Amino acid sequence: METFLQTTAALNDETRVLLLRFLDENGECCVCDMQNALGMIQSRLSRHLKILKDAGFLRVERKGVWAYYSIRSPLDRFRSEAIEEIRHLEITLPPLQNKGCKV
Amino acid sequence: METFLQTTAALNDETRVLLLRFLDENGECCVCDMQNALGMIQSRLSRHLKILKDAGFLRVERKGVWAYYSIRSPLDRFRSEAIEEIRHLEITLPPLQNKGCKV
DNA sequence: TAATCATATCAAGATATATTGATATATTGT
DNA sequence: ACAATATATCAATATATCTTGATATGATTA
Repeated sequence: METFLQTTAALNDETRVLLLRFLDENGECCVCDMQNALGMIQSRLSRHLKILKDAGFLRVERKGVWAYYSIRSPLDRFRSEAIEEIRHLEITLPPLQNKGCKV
Repeated sequence: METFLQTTAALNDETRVLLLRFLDENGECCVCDMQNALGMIQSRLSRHLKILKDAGFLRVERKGVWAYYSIRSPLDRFRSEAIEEIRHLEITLPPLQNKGCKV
């Protein structure tokens, strides 16, 4: 039950749905890439990425200073169905600009 | 987006997960059946049933004074996947006792 | 080692959601 | 019409979640 609620809680936020859609579209991104593209302040992003990671949606790979987030693979059935559902939402994604930071 | 968030919000509550599981197991029930079986006060039940109905999970049929709730059918892919996921959670369901009320 | 940059975490305030008891509505039986 | 029953809604309080700005951590570079 706890795991299920953690999963649905993670999905139940517009910011996080946008993040999932963005990573689904663009693949692996570091936090500052998303800061640039989505115009979010860093603490907010960091918080939501952690929630998505803890809920089993994302994996993180640290390379030096950078934290690269991507959608975990494979995902179990319910989570991948959620991603699929999000893929069909009408969301206008800002373009991923400069891979490489200096926010 | 709104619809998706309404769906995930509906799923993101232990009481409502229990209600979905209960209706999945027992089929159509009236509110007082659930009051009896689940030991919940009426206003609480009514509130959560409304949320589940508005989120597209339940249908209601009124017969006289009674409101019979059941899981909507057919459900779209994401919602039925959610029901399926809930079906596999370890939830101990109290037995449905007397069909017919007088709480 | 000091400065800088990327990321994470914390604290405070704002907003949303859940619970309960009280009240409202609507149907049935007398 | 009245009383009783089933359900829905409201108001108040409690709890959780989100946002922001500030601070902490930890890696890289000068």
